[in-house]
Amino acid sequence: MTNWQGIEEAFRAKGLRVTPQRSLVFRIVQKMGAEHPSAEAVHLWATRHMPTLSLRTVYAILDELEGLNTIRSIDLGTGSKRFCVNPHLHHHLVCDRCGKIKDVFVDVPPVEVPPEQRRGFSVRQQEVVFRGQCAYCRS
Amino acid sequence: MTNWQGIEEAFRAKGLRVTPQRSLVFRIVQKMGAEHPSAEAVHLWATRHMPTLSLRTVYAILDELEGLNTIRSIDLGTGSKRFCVNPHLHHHLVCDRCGKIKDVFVDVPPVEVPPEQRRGFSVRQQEVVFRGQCAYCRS
DNA sequence: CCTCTAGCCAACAACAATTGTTGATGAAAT
DNA sequence: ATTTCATCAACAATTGTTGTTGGCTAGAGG
Repeated sequence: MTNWQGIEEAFRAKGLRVTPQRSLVFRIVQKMGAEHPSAEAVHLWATRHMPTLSLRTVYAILDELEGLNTIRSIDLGTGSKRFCVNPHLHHHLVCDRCGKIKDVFVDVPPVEVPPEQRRGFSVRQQEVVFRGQCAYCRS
Repeated sequence: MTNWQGIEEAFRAKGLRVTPQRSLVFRIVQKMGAEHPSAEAVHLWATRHMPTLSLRTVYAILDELEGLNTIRSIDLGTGSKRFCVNPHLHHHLVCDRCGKIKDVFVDVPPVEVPPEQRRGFSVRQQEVVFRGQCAYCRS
């Protein structure tokens, strides 16, 4: 569900109206997807086109989009929620210095957690966080 | 450095005095290690023995212990810093519902991130977060 | 023993990210 | 046309954490 027509229907299916704000936030998030914007970052860009758009509304719309499984929010310890345009499972590169995040699409062989370590946990998914430094921070 | 004698010396080596507060916080963290307490959780227990111990001081001592490489703080998206008694690399099970965390010591085969996805990042380490539900939350 | 200093305390304030609230305005759907 | 939903501005509140200040206390070094 990465195109606007699909989203329009998804909104309506949930009883949500299709508004300029929703349209704008959706498109901005799609465009910024690769850098995993925070809500603030989305708002910053969005207000260039719609200066009256409130941060509060951006938060609300991002929540809605998450509810529609259009985006996914993650917390990788950078201090704020970050948004992924790809709701499917993938992995992340995190820069220890500047907090930059990049998606990584690699096959990670499923790791079996032995029962004596699982202690009753049921594992649903497994994410890998690769930590290191980005090109910029290394120079 | 998991015993008190070692820590005493480490404190002194950094010019930090050995105080009852430091001793208490250290011992509590060691004891609670398996459940990866937050600062608040440590404080809650610590005040049972030393009711005047301030949360502010707990934060300070935890920072110091992290500086001594005795503990490690991690952020796994549960809303607060959590502390590991094991400063070495390991992995984590996180309960999606209650935020419970368990250490996992398994060998994870190193995953190669192909250069076109690395984009200049240098990968230092790779941690796996296993997400799911704990035994308690499933029942 | 005395002094100096670090550590701790309480009591604040500030912070950042996020969520809740309210009442008014405007636009969509029926 | 009417009802309902969305949004807005302007706030307040929350949570986890850190900074500040001034005063008290205890330990280390002489």
